[in-house]
Amino acid sequence: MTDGDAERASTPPLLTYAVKQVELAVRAHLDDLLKPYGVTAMQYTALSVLEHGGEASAAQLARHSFVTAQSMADMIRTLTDKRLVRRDRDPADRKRLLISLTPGGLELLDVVRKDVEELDRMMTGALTARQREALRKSLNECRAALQRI
Amino acid sequence: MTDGDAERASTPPLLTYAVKQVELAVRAHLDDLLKPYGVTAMQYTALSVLEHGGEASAAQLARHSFVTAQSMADMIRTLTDKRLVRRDRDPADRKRLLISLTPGGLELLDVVRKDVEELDRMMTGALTARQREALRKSLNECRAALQRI
DNA sequence: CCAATTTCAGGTGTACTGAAATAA
DNA sequence: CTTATTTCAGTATACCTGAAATTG
Repeated sequence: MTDGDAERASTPPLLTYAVKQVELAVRAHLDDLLKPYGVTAMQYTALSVLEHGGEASAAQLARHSFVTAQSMADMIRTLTDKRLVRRDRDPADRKRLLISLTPGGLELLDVVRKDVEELDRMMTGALTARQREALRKSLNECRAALQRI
Repeated sequence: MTDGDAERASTPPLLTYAVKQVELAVRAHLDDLLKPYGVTAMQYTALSVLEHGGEASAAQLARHSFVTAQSMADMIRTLTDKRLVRRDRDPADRKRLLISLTPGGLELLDVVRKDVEELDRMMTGALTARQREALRKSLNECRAALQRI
């Protein structure tokens, strides 16, 4: 740890850059936190999406996460092997497989919830409640704007 | 695109989650934008870190990006093969290899700068200048807080 | 001898393209 | 016939652990 780390900040750093920097840090802490449970940050994110959005096809999840259907299928396969989600044929459209959380998936989310919330508090510790709300709102705006492109 | 995508928003989504969602969207757009130049969003991020922070050892870069030295070495290898960065022995500490941008790396950053700035503008189009500044400041606070843990 | 940096070996996870099968 | 969804095959990249070599 003999760093000098001279930030020379020439051009004003972009917000896309700032978002990436925070996400790098979040991912690392989240991976550490989740390691005992055998899931990665990305897998946890996929489970969280299912928790917030309810059951969905792999193709829907792929669009929601801005990845190809094949990439999402890989992840669903992993989560299915871990018995954290299950896939059921959609009776209304029999080519679709609806993904949903298993009791095991719900339980994992419940167990790690406290730790993830703690990480959230640590990350935003220097912000006021008002600033946190503004941050959440702005991030949601950014997300929506990128979805529209 | 026959989505319903019913957001049932049960628990208040965490800020770590919101950051991840924005980053997923940014990465996808950035990958599209960078594809013609043969670099991924992660590789572009590494180049941006070098642009902002100047030359550094792989170990320093690894700490800065919250990954292991081995992971960073992989990325540096890729960027070196593409002639976007080069490694020079540190005369003051001959076990260290200082990484720096090559003219090619600088040129790539120059060429894509306009497109990345355009993506930034699209992302934050719904925000006022004041909100953009608050967002940048809050994200930097979050980043610093996570670095301290 | 100890600490920091780099490198080597081996493994898993993430994501892509292209192509094919199935169903609406 | 066209489109959406899923699956199969192959590939590149990103990230990890563990161990060894070099230098300070």
